[in-house]
Amino acid sequence: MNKKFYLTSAITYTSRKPHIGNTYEIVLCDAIARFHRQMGYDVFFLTGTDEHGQKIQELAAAEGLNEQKYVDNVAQVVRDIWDMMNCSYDKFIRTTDDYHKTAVQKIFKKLYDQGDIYKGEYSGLYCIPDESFWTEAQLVDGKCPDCGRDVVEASEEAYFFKISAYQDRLMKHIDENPDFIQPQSRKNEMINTFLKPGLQDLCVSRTSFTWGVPVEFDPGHVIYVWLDALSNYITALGFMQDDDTLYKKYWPADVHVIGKDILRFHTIYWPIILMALGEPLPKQIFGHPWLLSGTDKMSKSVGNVMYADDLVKHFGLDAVRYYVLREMPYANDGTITYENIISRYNADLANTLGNLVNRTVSMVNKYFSGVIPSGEFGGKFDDDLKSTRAASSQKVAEFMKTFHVADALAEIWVIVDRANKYIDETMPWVLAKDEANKPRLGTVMYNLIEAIREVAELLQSFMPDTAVSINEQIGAGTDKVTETPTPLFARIDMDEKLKELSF
RNA sequence: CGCGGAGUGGAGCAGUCCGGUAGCUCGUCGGGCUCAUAACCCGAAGGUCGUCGGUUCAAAUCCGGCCUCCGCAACCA
Repeated sequence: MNKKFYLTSAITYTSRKPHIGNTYEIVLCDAIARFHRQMGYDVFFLTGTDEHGQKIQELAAAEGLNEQKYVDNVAQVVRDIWDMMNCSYDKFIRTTDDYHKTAVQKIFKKLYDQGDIYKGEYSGLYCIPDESFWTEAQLVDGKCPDCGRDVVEASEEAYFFKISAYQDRLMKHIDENPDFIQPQSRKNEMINTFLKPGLQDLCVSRTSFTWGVPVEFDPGHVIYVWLDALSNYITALGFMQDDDTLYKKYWPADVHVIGKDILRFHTIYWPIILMALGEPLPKQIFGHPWLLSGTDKMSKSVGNVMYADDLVKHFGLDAVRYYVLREMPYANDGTITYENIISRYNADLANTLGNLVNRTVSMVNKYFSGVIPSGEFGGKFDDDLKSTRAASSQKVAEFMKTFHVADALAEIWVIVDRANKYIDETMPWVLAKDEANKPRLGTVMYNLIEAIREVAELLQSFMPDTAVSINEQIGAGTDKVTETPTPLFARIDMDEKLKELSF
């Protein structure tokens, strides 16, 4: 029985089409999932969509659609993009799925019955014509930010979750499990911003809109979207349902991969919900940084949004996967610009990797009629190439264990670079001039093919299609390389491409 | 005095926890090679590490002030 690995991405809010920053997260998860499968883990990779809330209701109304129709459309768009990105999720959950809604109602009921959720009054500043509550900070000149009219102190019936009662337990857990929140800087932020000042009970129901999971025993109230959304990680596995085999097998999650903006919900509310339910906590929460468009946050109103499908159309699937995985730092925000994409594409993919495969296959064809020579014997350069391969693949595994995906990918290129250097050191074209050198030339080719084979294997998690292409070119599983090597990545002309992209 | 992150050669980043000749990739310049996608290999130039001050034999690294950028700021997903 293999060790299990349960990994989740955040579920995407179905307000609009996800941009490349949102898409980065799912590609990151996919690389982690694929890597663990390759290492022999029994992986379950969950993703999906978060489809309730006031905003959805408003957006649907604006388009004259009913809410379900609206989220059906967007959920399909999300799923199509995930599929296009070649993401190997095992399940795609939607919070409008019946089983999920029923389970969320049961969770709410259980928490209510045991006294963790109680009925109280929510009071705040209320704009009567807009029927909305606002916080002090949201007000513009003391007036409603929407319509500019006066707000009044008002209160309404609402359900509250006694999260304050769990604060000490949560702090203790964070303290005793130093790796619970990653990266470290985010953990400090959560502790200082929310835990140290003290938690207040959370309002977990709404009456101002209807698009949500109803509180079954109190019509008119819908369940707060975050309680609804967070529960997906367990309802997807059958929690509080007839068949909870998956839940028993996979929970607790090994890691929740989320954006840094929603860490609060995942590191404070979610663990407390689980404590209240008496269920184990996830082992780790990794708040990844953001992908910025140049130096700015991607925003529709600024007009700097990039979408995965456009990028794939221009650069190809694996190039886009490579870019986001390679370019994103572990803790700090990353950058995406067309210039950077083209630069990385040409340097890393076309020149260093693609050309290595191409020149090697060409030489095997030229010097050995395509038949890969067998046998290996060591010389100075050979040994160094071999030890580099071993050391690097070891490091790749270590980096991946801590989700340092960019570092892992960079480590693969250490092998690629070493192989390119090996060609210069051994100078096959010189060896080829004298028939007496044939055995040595054969060894050089053999070692190169082996190095490339290893690179292909290591690339599987990050660039699955490219791994297959490389294996085709070097004739993996046979003793003959392809007769007609084709560049894995054709070089891109920076100026021409930028001109094309500006239209 | 709300909390947190960032400011390192032309570009993007690492190094900062545990002070000790400033490193990587791209770009630029020079050289080599010709198997290969004007690719590959070698070498060089280029930075007072935001700023002011402090601690120290020694600071990008520790401490304090300031400037700039960014995110969060509890009922908005």
